[in-house]
Amino acid sequence: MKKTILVFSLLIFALLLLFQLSNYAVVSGDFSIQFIIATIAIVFFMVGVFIHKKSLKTNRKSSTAIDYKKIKALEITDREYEVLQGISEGLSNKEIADKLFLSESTIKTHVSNILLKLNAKRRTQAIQIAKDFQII
Amino acid sequence: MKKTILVFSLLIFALLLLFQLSNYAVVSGDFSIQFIIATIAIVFFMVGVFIHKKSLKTNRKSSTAIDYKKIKALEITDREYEVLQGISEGLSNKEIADKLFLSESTIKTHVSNILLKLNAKRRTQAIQIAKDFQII
DNA sequence: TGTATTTTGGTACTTTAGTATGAGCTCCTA
DNA sequence: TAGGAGCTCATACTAAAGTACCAAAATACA
Repeated sequence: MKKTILVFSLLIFALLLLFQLSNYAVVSGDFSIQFIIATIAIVFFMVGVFIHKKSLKTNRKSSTAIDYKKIKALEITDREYEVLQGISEGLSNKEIADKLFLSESTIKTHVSNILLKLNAKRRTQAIQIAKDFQII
Repeated sequence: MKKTILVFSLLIFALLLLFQLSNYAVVSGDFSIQFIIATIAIVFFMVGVFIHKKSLKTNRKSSTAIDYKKIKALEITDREYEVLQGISEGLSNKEIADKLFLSESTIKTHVSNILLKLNAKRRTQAIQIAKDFQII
């Protein structure tokens, strides 16, 4: 946010500078009016592109970031979340169990709880719901 | 592509128009030079934003667009692809069968073939691989 | 220190997923 | 017109996935 303010301050400053420059230029006749207009057009076109680029970057970050608040809101525990990640990686219960050094029974318990909390019937549906919620 | 050419043509035309307008304005003294500069700055700033938005849309499409060539390369048929979409939506074989007005047996056959072609052990893994390949 | 939550794991069971194999059908093409 | 590709469906089977219920540790927390 601070950067945005800085950028806009600089923009206004640049505009004011242009005013002065244009006054001088027109009076003295050093530059043609067309040249000034073209310069302004190009510069502000580039500024527009730049600003938009920046704003999109911020948005894109928030669109792919994991919504940890949502995870809490769904009452998904740390262990359950680890299991959910395993599911989304396409692992079987046995593979998740080996990865986390747990028994398959434990994973099954966790999976059942995850399905309840995500209101899913299957693990594949859980993947979809979790992606919609942006928690994976 | 045709649209891009059109937009740029219009831009050049607008610029030429501005040249004429500015000449007239300065000579006649109807508008202050500052007003003209400010107008140009704002207009071209917006044009910059707009153009960048458009270009990003095209890029974003290609980044999230479905890689149909890849589907062909993997020799995934039309029907199989429909089933794959069902899988990625978190549907069961029975649900996919009902959706496509087919028997569950048929879906199982398709799923087996999809798993072979994607080199996946499970449907959850198929989802991951298909997303990596950007075919869903 | 007692209580709540989380984590772990088991048994027994039902359901779904996936494999293997065979077969009939349509459409296209060499 | 014979063969290939794709689509459909069935049976029979094995392997996972998922449910229900229970219970013992471990951890957190007031």
